[in-house]
Amino acid sequence: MRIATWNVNSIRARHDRIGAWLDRSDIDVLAIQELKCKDAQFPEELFTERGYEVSYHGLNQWNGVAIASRVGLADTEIGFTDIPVFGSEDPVVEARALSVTCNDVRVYSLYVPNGRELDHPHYAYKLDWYKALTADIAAQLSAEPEKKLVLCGDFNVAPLDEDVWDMAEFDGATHVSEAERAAFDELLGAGLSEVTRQFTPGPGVFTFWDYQKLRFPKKQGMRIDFQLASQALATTATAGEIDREERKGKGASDHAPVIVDYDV
DNA sequence: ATGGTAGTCCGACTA
Repeated sequence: MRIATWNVNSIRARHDRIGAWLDRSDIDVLAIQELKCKDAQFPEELFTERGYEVSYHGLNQWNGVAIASRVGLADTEIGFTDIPVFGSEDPVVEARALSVTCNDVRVYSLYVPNGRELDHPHYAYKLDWYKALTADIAAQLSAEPEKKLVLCGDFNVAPLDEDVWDMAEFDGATHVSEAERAAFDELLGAGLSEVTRQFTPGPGVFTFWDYQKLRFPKKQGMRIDFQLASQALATTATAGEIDREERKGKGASDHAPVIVDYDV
């Protein structure tokens, strides 16, 4: 089973590029983040015309997650247990988490909150979000240690110093703080292994390059998109790649697709 | 020259 995760930064703006990418990439399951559309605007035909089933969840022009599969798609769950709300006036559960079962693999599409600034309420929300996700996954894997499960997504954390182009540029910034890295590690402690790095070792290997300041041509990126697999699934991973070519040219997302082949 | 973008719904917000 060949699983990809991709923050597309608007599924409508990326419609034709996603279709062309699917046509050449032989993907069985695609976890998508940042749809930037509500459900009524979601282009189902982009997937169904290519033989994929698709589940999606979008509430407005922000966030939004989806999973497309050509190897079965069942038991869609929006969110996860005790997913935090955000907002002081009118707290809401944002469209950042979706999971489905594809064949016998439970697949998540996750768009972790950005955090914005270390002293911003969004940062505390980000850490809470990690904590609740960790509790949910730990409970599942504790109840069923051999469960095949993978968290795909934009985790908005650079776990290692080599996962940003220059740590000096990130002094006092989000994505590299001790608390965020600890939250990411605690999620792994629920019984998961990050499976993409072994096939795409750094330094200088990234999954995201900001549109601003010519970050892509200057090779100034961040590694923040991952696949975190339970042991029963992680041990079957045979290959992985970051499709950096897809970041090139006019109309690219600021994130590249991250692909792993599993022998299941 | 020390900046440089892009998406959404319409001047501002998000990243």
